[in-house]
Amino acid sequence: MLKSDRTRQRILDTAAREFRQRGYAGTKVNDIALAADMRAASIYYYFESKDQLFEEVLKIGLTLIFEAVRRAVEAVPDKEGYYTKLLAAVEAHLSTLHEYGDYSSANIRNFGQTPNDIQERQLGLRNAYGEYWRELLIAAQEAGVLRKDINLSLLRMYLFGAMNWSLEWVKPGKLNAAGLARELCHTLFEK
Amino acid sequence: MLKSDRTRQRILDTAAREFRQRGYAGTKVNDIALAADMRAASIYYYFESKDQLFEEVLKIGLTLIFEAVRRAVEAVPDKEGYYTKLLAAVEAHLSTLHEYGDYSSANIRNFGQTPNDIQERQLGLRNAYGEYWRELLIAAQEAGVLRKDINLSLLRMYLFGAMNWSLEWVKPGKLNAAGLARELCHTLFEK
DNA sequence: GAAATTTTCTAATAGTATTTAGATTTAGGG
DNA sequence: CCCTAAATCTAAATACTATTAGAAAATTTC
Repeated sequence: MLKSDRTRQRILDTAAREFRQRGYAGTKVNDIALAADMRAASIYYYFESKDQLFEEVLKIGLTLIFEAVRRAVEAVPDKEGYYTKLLAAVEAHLSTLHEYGDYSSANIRNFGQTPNDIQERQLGLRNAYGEYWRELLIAAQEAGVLRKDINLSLLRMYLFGAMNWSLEWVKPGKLNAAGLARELCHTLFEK
Repeated sequence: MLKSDRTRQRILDTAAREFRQRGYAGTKVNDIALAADMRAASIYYYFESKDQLFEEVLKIGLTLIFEAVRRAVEAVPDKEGYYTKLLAAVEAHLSTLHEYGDYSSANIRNFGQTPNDIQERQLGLRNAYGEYWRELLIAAQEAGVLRKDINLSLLRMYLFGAMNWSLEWVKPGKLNAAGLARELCHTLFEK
C-alpha cells in the first residue's frame, strides 16, 4: 500500500472520529489535522474541501454496512430459511455499525444536520439500503417468518431505530453483536 | 403573560428549531436572532451565553417527555393492567416527542456531540428517565406482560431507539402517535 | 546519489463568530 | 404626558476558521 493511500486513510479515520464526536460544523479542519499529526494545509492535498472530506466519510459509513449485510444474507443457504437470513442481516448491520463506529455514527448523527446539497447526493445510497431491507422483510413475511398483520414499513423503521441507537449505549469494546442480534430478532420476529 | 416571557419563549422555540436543523456548533447566535426577528445582542439580555441557551433547550426537550409519560402512566387505572400502561407510556413518549419535535430532536441529535460539562449537567435527568422506564418494564414483566426470558435492559434500549428514530422518518404533521404506539407494542409485547 | 516528484509546512488572507459596551427606543404606571 | 425601567439596537473588540500560495522537506526514481 502506497504511503499516500495510508495517509489518506489516516485522515479519513481521524475525520470520522472528530465528526462523530463534535458534529459537522463543530469539527475544525485544524482539529482533524492535529489529531492526525499534521498541519491543516496538508489535508487539502488529499481533499479539496472540508465538505468533500465529510461527504466521503458519510458515504463510507453507509457503504460498509450495506455491503456487509448483503454479503451476510447471501452467505445464508436458502434452505436455512428467512429467520436465519434476518438474523444474519441484523448481526451484520450491528457488527459493522460498531466495527466502523466512527464512520457509522458520523453518518447517523450528522445526516439530519448536513447541508442540503450534501444530503441530496447521499440519498441514492440511503434509499438503496432501505429498499434492500424492504424486499428482505417482504420475502420474510411471505415465507411466514413475520405475521401477515405486521406493518412492514413501520417494522423496518423500528428495526433501524433499535439497531442504530445501539451506537449511543453499547460501551466501546463491549459489543456482542451476535447476542444483541439474537435478542432483537427473538423479540421482533417469530421463528 | 408578560411580554418579556413571550420573547424568551420565542427565542427558545427558535433556538430549538435551529439547533435541531444545524446542530450545536452549526447554529450561530445570529441565525437564532434573525429567525426570531431581532439582533444577536438582544439574545444576551435573556441568556448569558449560547451554551446556556442550548442547555435550556436540551433540558426542556427531555423534561416535557418525562412529565407527559409519567402523567399518562398514572392516568391508567391499575385494574387495566400493564399492557395498557406500557401502551400509554409509548404513546405519550411518541406524541410529546413530535409535538415538541424541535426540542426533542435538538436533544437527541446533539447530545452526543455536546461539550462534556454540558453533558454532565444533563445526565441526572437522562438517568432518571431511564430509571423510570426500567422500573415500568420490571413491573410489566412481573405482571406477565413480558416473557421472563426477555432481557429488559436490551428491550429498553431497543424501545428507545425505535421510538426516537421516528423523529427521522415521520413526516411533519403526519404523526399518528396512537397508531404507531399500538403497532410497536403489538410487535414488542404480549397482551 | 542526484534529479524529479510527492508530500508537508509556514505564513497570509478574507471572512465569520461570540460577546461586551454603551446609546437608543419602547412600554407602562402614576 | 412624563419618568423610569425594560428591551433592543449599533458598533466594535477579540478570537477563530477555511482555504491558498509558495517554500521546504521527504520520498521515489533512475
